Amino acid sequence: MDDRKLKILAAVVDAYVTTGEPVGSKAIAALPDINVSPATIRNDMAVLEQLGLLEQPHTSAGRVPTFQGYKVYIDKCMHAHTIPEADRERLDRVFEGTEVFDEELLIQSATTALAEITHCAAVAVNAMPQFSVISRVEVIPTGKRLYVILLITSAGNIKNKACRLEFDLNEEQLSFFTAFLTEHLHGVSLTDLSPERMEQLITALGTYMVTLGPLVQGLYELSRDMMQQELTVNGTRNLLTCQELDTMDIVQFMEHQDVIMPLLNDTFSGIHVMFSEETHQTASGSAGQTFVIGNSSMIVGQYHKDGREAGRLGIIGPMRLDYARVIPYLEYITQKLTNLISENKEDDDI
Amino acid sequence: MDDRKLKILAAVVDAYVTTGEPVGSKAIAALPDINVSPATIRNDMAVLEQLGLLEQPHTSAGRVPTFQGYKVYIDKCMHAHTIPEADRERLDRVFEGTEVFDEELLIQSATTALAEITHCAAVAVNAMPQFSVISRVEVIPTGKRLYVILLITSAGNIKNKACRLEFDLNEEQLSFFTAFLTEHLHGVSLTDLSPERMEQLITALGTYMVTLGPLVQGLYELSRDMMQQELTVNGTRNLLTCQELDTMDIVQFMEHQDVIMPLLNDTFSGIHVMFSEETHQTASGSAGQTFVIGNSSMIVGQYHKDGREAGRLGIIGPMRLDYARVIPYLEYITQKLTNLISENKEDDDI
DNA sequence: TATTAGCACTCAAAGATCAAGAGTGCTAGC
DNA sequence: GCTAGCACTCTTGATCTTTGAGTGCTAATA
Repeated sequence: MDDRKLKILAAVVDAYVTTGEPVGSKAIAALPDINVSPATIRNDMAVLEQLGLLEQPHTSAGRVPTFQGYKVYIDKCMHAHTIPEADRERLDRVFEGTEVFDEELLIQSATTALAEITHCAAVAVNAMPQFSVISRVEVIPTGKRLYVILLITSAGNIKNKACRLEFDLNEEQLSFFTAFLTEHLHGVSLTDLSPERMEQLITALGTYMVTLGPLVQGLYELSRDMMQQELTVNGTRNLLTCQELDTMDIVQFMEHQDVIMPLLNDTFSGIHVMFSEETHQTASGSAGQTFVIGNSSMIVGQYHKDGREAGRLGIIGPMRLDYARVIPYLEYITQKLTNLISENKEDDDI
Repeated sequence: MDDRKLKILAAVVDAYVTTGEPVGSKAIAALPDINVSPATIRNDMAVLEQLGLLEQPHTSAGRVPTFQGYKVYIDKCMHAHTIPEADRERLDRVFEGTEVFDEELLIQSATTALAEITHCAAVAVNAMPQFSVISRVEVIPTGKRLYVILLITSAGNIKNKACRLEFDLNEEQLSFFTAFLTEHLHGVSLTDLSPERMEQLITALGTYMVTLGPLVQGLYELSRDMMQQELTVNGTRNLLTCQELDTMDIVQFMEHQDVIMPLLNDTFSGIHVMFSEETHQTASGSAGQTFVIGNSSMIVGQYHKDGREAGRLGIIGPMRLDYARVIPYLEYITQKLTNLISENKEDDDI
């Protein structure tokens, strides 16, 4: 791959990204650091088209990058912009006034800011909470045969669930059960709470089996619930202003945001760009997976807590996206998140 | 208002609702139970237009109902359809397998079904929980200086909130505080938890004031949180298939669903239809309020628990909506919800 | 007096035609 | 290996015409 051809590819992408129009040889020849004639550029562009990096909407139009074109551009010839001072200051203020232990709020702030500043949708998932262990279980009576199970993990996650029993429990039964749960579940990892384990637990209840069974079942459901990764999405409406995205697709996505989970959870590290046009091999299986919004792309990065991946942050936008502008924002904010939550941890350990 | 004119109005609405095209005099004259000539119908339609019930998109087009036209139609000359057997059976199965005490899930099921069957968006709010009183408050330590406040109301609502303190509490302080809260707050209505009352509470803490103040503050925020009505919205994407609704409006609504709260909370009882074109006087003030989605309408009904309004269910669709078909569904499902949750209560009282 | 047939008029929607302009591929020359 | 020139293609937008549905009005009719 010629050096000049890469330069031309970069020029096409840059021009197309800003104008939205197919870009012709003349426009590129006019650029200051291109010193060849339109005809030469036309020849090179024909080659780039052969390689599948560019394409023509129709015979007498300029060229448009394909998703492979964008890939090569991002890998080989993109010049990342530096973040303007004003934006940097703004991003520095995003987490002000937010309690560092409130991860949900941090993520909300981060995605909102990212969405506003990039004019795209911003998404986030926390990492699979596979290292969480149960730190506390409470059963609290709240009404006729109605009980609340409260589950707290070492990571500070809290969830509750109401549960109706066949009979009311007396004081003794309740304290027995609470002690029983603490004994058997304290320090146990959420991932270890298999249905089999719950069965064992129920049989271990002995005579209380029938009475308390539903509570154990409820507890199991609660633990499943806690293992769900939390998906945060913000600014989807920004996508509507892109004409190249289909409104129906966007709304479909709004109603079923979960579909991007497998893509977000794909195995990779560092900044990663994926396109709706390409078929992804998910880590979990060989089955291909395609994102619902046609002509879109997603840029994903990780944030860490004390060196361990704590979650991922992503930007969803049109394929025709100013990657050179947008990627630095994502890098900056993931780094900031990492610093924030990791620093906090150290602070705690003192 | 002539009897025949009402008949013609009904015919225009019915035809327009199904075809989506402005309806002309000839089409109406062709209907079996209309026995006058097109010319006569034209004269009547001119009168209906004068009354503001019909309008012409342009001079040489048929007539289209105005929102006043729909209002009169619904009040005076609509023939409500009967629900087809298949749909009735389907609605009867909607709540199967759902715990009756899980109101959130019931509402989810109801709105989802309603949205699917009407091809509109379905919304729900619970009634203001102004009669809820605090039945239980717990403070649970979950980590370094980190505490969870758990609040449970008589209505069975449960919420928790994490709270970070300056210092750690010892056993004694914790049990003191729990006892203190139970003493001062058990049986207290959420609406009575004014900031002033919280102030009193904090001063009553005496020497603990500084240490425990943040927890009281957290509790207050939690109570505010609980008084929020829960809004449920489902099937908004159905609205996108209506060309007469603006996509931007719909997405705006998706991102800020709260805007319909005041409309849903408007004072009325029974089935009520409102149009985005009319300006509503909200109960709370004289200020007018207009719904964001242009050319839309909302049909709202109530469901009850033991004779007291427990919440509202609504359908949002285009103004051009088959009211005769859709309203019976809303009536049926609110009735069903009422029976379900009220019956459950009786069952409890046995 | 209420209804109806007839007729001229209006207007949106859908095609048809045309010119302009941008961009290409190809060829021949530098 | 690069470039100027040229014929060719194809979209875009404007203009014009036709078509047809529907109306309002007037005069005739029951």
